[in-house]
Amino acid sequence: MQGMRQGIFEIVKEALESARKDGLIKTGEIPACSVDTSKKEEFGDYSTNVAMLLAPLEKKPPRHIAEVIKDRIAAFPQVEKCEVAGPGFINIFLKKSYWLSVLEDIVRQGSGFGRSKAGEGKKVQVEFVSANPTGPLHIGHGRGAAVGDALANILKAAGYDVAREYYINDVGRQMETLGRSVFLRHQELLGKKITFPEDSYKGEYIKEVAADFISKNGERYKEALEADAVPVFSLFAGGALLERIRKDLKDFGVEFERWYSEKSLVEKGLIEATIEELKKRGCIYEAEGALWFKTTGFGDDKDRVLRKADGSRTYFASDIAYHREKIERGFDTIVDVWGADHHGYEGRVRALVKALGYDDSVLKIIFIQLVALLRKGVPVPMGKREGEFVTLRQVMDEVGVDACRFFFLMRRSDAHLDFDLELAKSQAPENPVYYVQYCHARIKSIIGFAREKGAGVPENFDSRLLSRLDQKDEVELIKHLGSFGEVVERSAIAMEPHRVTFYLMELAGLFHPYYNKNRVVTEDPELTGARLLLCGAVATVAANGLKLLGVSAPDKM
RNA sequence: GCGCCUGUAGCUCAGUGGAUAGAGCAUCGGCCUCCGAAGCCGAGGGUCAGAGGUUCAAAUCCUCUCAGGCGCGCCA
Repeated sequence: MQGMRQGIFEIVKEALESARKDGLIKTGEIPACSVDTSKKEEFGDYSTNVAMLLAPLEKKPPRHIAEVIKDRIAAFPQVEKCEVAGPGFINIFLKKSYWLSVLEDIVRQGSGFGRSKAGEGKKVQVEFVSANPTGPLHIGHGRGAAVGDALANILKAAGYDVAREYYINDVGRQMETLGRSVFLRHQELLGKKITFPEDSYKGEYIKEVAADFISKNGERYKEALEADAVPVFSLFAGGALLERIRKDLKDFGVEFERWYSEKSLVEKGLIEATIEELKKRGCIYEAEGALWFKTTGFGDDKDRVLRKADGSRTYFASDIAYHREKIERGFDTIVDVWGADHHGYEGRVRALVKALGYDDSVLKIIFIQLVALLRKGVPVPMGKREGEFVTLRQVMDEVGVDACRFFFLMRRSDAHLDFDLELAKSQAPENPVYYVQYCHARIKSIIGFAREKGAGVPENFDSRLLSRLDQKDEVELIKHLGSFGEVVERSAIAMEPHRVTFYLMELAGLFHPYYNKNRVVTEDPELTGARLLLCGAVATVAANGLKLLGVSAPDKM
């Protein structure tokens, strides 16, 4: 079934059309009106503001127009009644049978419920994490991973053709620094006295990689010249750390379609090719010994250097080649998930897209605000330079993947996130992860209990059975279940995964009170069947939603 | 100084231009002989940072001010 709200929108549209045919409305174009689920019961199931928007065009009072449309809406078979209220809202009340068909839909579609074709198969690439292989992933990368992965899931569910990609910065000075750091540590481990330069990586993991190197290569490089050794150690360390990153992400539940190496860009000559193209377009000039990209011609604050006076390329030079390559691979939209500290970078990348002659709306950048890690409300110190950062591995080992991902998805991406370790791993009521999972487990348990009593979830949907679900809270639950697909769609379009998280917390927030008030398994087989059907649908939607977030839906906890 | 983000209940945060602004936590008071108490019920708590403006209608859009965060390299 198409989204319910969409269905209502069609009804409103047809009602307007018919009013127009009868000469009661002159405006041909229907204004961009809203059709919303009503906030209050007395306002019906759905409300539209179309009459208020039409009023100035028709030069008639909104309530007058509403009256004209009202009866035409009420004439539709799904509609119970229709009222005009307040300044000119049209409140639509639907027949109960309409909601029951939603329930049937959920049971029939099962794990497919919530999927749609809204994205029309458009190709979207989501590039996220893309941390340099110079150290383990930290907590901030974790948030980016959770958001990027959930976003990809949601886009896919909404009918987009999605590819996840990780861009590996595997060349450049930082890789040299990494190589040198490991080389020096390895010499130290072999008994040489070493002084470490200021800019070297000092984390414990450097020693681990150095030890690993020794176990594989012995002492061959103990006396090697730094210039000879660094490339060898860079390659080794980069590979080892990338493996570690892959493993961390896999254990975190994230898998990429493609890992794109910056080195491969260099080897394929794509950087030079991109510069050539920009040259042809007149966007490149030389000054003070450096090669510049005139990004200011496309809205950037200042022009950017691509090749420094010393002949080496900037990071941005790789980036223009990579983004050009991504667009040319034929994606309708490319999404970059970046740490919020990179927002200064947006202007120059947009400039590139425009300079290449594309509409920069193909590029969507999602900024991930950094995570403040707390323990019982006290900040945990972070900072990669000091080598005392908290890794994603530590956090997911301590609090578990489910809680970790859920917490990362509880906030808008660009909002600050306080991540309290003690709260995340506590099984206390104040931990919201369990609220949703518990809802699922509880239902599974109820269904198990019912089965022991000889009652199963009914297979057929005869209307008599379903008509037993006539309480307010039951209709309310069904209504909420029915909006799941819409939430997924909107979450996809807005690229805001947290909407799904909130939806699930709301769903659990409707189910728990319902469960507490109503007994599911009773002596009345028909009522039992109907309620089991409802509960089953709640469990299905909860599971489908959690799946989008990459959080498990356990049968038992 | 310039740019981006943020400012909503004691705290952490939701809130596609719509009707009386919501939730969780915290606080206080209740609920397990009965399908999972990781749950439920109830109570209190608000100048939506402030000032203008647009609109029939603004937490939401525009301008300015204030406060916090981040960014402004031939670093990555």
